Amino acid sequence: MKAQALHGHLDALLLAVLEQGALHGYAIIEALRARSDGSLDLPTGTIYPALRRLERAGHVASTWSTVSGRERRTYQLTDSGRRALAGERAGWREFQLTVGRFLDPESPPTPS
Amino acid sequence: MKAQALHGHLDALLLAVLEQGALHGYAIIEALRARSDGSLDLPTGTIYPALRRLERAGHVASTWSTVSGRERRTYQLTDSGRRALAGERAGWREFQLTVGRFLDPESPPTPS
DNA sequence: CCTTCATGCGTAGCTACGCTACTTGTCGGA
DNA sequence: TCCGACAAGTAGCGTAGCTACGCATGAAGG
Repeated sequence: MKAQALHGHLDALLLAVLEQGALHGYAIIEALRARSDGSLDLPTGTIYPALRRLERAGHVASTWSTVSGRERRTYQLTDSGRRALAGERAGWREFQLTVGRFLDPESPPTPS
Repeated sequence: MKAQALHGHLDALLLAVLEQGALHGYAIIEALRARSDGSLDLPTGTIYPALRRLERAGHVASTWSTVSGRERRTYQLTDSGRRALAGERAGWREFQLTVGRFLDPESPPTPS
């Protein structure tokens, strides 16, 4: 799908992925791809700046580690991030309902 | 709701509104507000450029008229626009499913 | 040995697009 | 007379995702 349609919802996706456990950037990209059956194949130039943004906002915290000679920056959700995720979920529901009122096929009141 | 979250879906909303009949810009804004119960209160600086964009793309056509001394530019959906709307609807469904897989609460498999 | 690919991080610059703030103009009502 | 609803529009801004890079390590294959 057109990834640019994510606009405004990427942060929520990242928080949702990290909700299930801390991951490093590259693994986050793979997790998004896996959990979306390949629909979301986001480039590093999208993910890394977004993670920095979330860290600046205090929603995630990062720690460096070295795994077999490679540097990894592992991100984990903070309490603030968990609250933000709850808000994003609520926002998503509202967004979904509002846009759906225009784009979803209307359920026929008299099906038979 | 935060209107900037519309990013990428505004065109679809406009096409959906015009699907039910031709309207002029100002009336489109009111239709969006009405059909969304006030959630979508979009400024003219958002709507008018978007309509021009859709017209350049051939998805809508406009005609001027004067109603009680006021100039109106009425937009109507073209065939191309109808096709585009169908595509937007399909895209919306996919987007909804994909993002929902991360943000919607998972239906518990064993409720009891 | 050397090249290639997957892993892993990152930035610079571009572009799309919605928003803010503004202008212009008519009409009706206080 | 002046203000607010109606009606259209633009200029400039900011956000944020994308493209296209660069750098480095380790494993695999010729």
